[in-house]
Amino acid sequence: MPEKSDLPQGTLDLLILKVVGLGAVHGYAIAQRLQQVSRDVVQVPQGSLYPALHRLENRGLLAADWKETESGREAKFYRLTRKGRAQLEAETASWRRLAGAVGLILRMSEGGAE
Amino acid sequence: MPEKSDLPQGTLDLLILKVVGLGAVHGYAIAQRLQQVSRDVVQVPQGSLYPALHRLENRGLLAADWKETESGREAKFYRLTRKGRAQLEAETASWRRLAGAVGLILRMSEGGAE
DNA sequence: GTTAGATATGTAGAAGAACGAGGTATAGCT
DNA sequence: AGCTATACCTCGTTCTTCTACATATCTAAC
Repeated sequence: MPEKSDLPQGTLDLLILKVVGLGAVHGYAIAQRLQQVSRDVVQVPQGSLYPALHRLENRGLLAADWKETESGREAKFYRLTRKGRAQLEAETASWRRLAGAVGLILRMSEGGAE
Repeated sequence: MPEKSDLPQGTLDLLILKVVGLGAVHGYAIAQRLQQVSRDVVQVPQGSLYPALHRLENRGLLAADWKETESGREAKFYRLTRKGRAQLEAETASWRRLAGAVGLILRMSEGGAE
């Protein structure tokens, strides 16, 4: 049973942008996809998901249209705006830079500073 | 000029625990060390640093004594408690799990779901 | 001698994110 | 009729982080 890992602040936005960047999807599917791909490491509660989507939409990074799902239900499909795609690239680079730095620090040993 | 990367929530605690785990240090030196090792990617403002240290001390993860610096000034030297060392290990594992998952997601491509 | 910068610590207030708990509604299965 | 999965949403709490401010000492330049 994998323990749930709370996402650090800001990371959720990046992951959402990434998934939406692969093709229009609705919110519920985004959460499912993140959970699948991460093998249950990333689990997005709805109380985090929907506020994040509205946030990104308000910032002009996502746009949405109501469409029908394959199963016949109405759902709000999100897609990246041009601004959103730029933001995705910036945040991806930023994440890699940061993750690299944290990795460096975690690999530090007593003699590592000099 | 490397752009400042705000640390995601929770990460600062991990990095502080890591540095303190290498040997007793005072707060100001922790920030310097993080900046050096990360090549300026991680920059810790004092308004984040000291509250974090007090938080960790209150949670029983760090303990502190006033001592003299090499340069002759009084400073508060922190060290890991047993609880703090356990926490460091747990958070390190948690970070690796999370960073791995985010990496997986960021490497996703259109066909990556099946 | 005094001004500036680095060292070293701290607080206050605001902004923002994440989460749990709650609510609505439809579709399909038994 | 009841249960589960799908699909959307909001409210209030909690926690972290950051900007700005405030203090004090030591060293070096001028």
